[in-house]
Amino acid sequence: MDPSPDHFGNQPPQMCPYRLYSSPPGATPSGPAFPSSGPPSYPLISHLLQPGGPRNCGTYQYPGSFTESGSEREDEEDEEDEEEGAEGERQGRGMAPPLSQFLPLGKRRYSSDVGDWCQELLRMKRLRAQTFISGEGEGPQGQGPGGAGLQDRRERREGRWQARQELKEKLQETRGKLRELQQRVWQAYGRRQREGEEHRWAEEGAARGGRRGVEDGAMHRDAGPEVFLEEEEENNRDQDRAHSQKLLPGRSHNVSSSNDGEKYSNKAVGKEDLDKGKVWLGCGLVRGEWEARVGGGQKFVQALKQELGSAVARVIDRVVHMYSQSQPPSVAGLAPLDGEGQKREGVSRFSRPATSLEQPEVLPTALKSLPGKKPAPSQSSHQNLLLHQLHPGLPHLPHTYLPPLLPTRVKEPFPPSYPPAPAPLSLPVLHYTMQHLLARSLANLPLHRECLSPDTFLDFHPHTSSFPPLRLLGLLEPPLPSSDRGRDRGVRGVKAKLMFFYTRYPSSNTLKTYFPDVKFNRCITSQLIKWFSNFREFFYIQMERFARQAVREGLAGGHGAVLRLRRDSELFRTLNLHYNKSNDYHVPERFVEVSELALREFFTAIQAGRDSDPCWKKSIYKIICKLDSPVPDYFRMPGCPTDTHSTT
DNA sequence: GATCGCCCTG
DNA sequence: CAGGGCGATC
Repeated sequence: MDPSPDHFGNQPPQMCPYRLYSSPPGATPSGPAFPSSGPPSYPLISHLLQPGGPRNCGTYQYPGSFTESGSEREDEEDEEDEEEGAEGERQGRGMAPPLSQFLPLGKRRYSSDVGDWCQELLRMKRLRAQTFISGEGEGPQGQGPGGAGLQDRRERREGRWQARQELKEKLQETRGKLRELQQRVWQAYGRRQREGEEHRWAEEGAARGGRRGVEDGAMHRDAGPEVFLEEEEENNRDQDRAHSQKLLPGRSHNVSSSNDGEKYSNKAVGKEDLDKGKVWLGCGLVRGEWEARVGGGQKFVQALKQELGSAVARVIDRVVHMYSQSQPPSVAGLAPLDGEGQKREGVSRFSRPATSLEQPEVLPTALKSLPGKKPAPSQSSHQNLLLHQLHPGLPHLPHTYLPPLLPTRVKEPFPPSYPPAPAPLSLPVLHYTMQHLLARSLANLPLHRECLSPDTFLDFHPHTSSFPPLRLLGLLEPPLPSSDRGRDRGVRGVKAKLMFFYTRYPSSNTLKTYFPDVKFNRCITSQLIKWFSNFREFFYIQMERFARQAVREGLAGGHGAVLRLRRDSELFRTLNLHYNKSNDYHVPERFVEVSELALREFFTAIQAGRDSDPCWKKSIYKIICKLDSPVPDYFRMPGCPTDTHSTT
């Protein structure tokens, strides 16, 4: 892997950067990698979301079958078998990519709710097309041989009329369904959003008074993107309206201009609208479009495609852009604390709720925002101090209460002499934001509450925080059949391994905090603890192994030489492969440093012959045990930051 | 006694 | 990665 810029690439001369078992140049790590020159610029993301972008977006798979019975297909794979010959037609029409294209990797199985919705739309479209074809396409065959053309024409006309009636009925039925679903959505989320927000702030106020740490962090978990999105939506609304109008030139024929604003803004559609029987379609589409004659369906799909693609892409671009801008232009000449101050400022923008800004309360340190239990202020400082006392050669670690939120170069204690290359945007952040944005986009679509039924292993209790629940995407997926529990466990295993980057010795309470959707019982708890025990085991085994190798090869023998662990070293690759198999997580610098420390401890112990003592590792364990750092808040979100495609 | 962590084994 | 044994700690 080694996607990141090498943080030890610019060592001060007194450092001896041993490249422990470095990979040969050009060796490519497994998994995807960022170009070392910098992160992918955000257009790379948006183009994936643009309608014509990725290859797969060009083909559209009808989410539903087109039999008159209206039977619905849930299985996407079956869809490929059917509809033969329709491929060219789809492409010719420039059909929208399936919504699943917009989901993060591993979230491709979008909900039956969304599927139902699309199915309805497309079924109606298909019906219209069929009606049209049956009317226009019979042509000469329809002419009876006996010259009974008049009679035939009349029959055909009646047939068409019947088809139209049928179509109308279905349309009405669909419209009713749609309205009902919208009402459900409104009832389920619309109200709760406000209540939830109020509740959250109330709780937070209480938490500020009496509690700190874990609970406090939990309150904050959604605040950042939430704050951003509210602003973003406000800012974008006007643009979006204009954009929608451009995209839908025919709209003005169908809607009264006085209602435009209301209709184009999903947020502006209130319950009153629903109650009045107005049909509210997300993506700015309105009743007139829906009822358009042949071609209206295409317009609809086109509009849906373009609106979804461009809106999501725009928002994501902005997110990425904001993150890239939030990085201080230079850290040169700044003491670690200053640098941290900047970082804190940048981070707080995303991690603190809006109320933090309103409260004049001056945060004495970053510690008020510390999410975890471990990083009690003094303790966190103590950890760094300890690290330094043990190994003065190690850079001074700033508090990493939200370590990957900003590129690790901010934490780089030795500012590079050249303008540092931008570090990769932390994938979890992107993942989080993507999920959040997409969840919000999908919130515009009708949902079945029934779909949110909890699995026996997943204990669903709606977030009090934001609208919609961040776990929405996960829940949109049908509950895992029992045969998939293993996969589910694998996903949790991935998340647990990523947590290991931050905490090697999590308490059971910590685990409970970071696996909120797990029903903990003794068995589950001990299993999770066992996992971390295994993780540690692997960690220490590798440390010992490489330390012994270093001793054998006489590395780090010189005076003042410091054994360093580089990100392109074999040891790092081994660790990364184990804990971050899919390589889509930026290994936090802190973990590298702790690993380095462990390596040195093993190295010096072995070198000094202390390994003859059967208990020689215990002192090392004690040291490492004290170096746990807080796990970022986004680990509290079910399904995040794991990718379901990366299973163990 | 319960819990946890390490070690060993498969 | 899981199971079991064993010791340490509370």
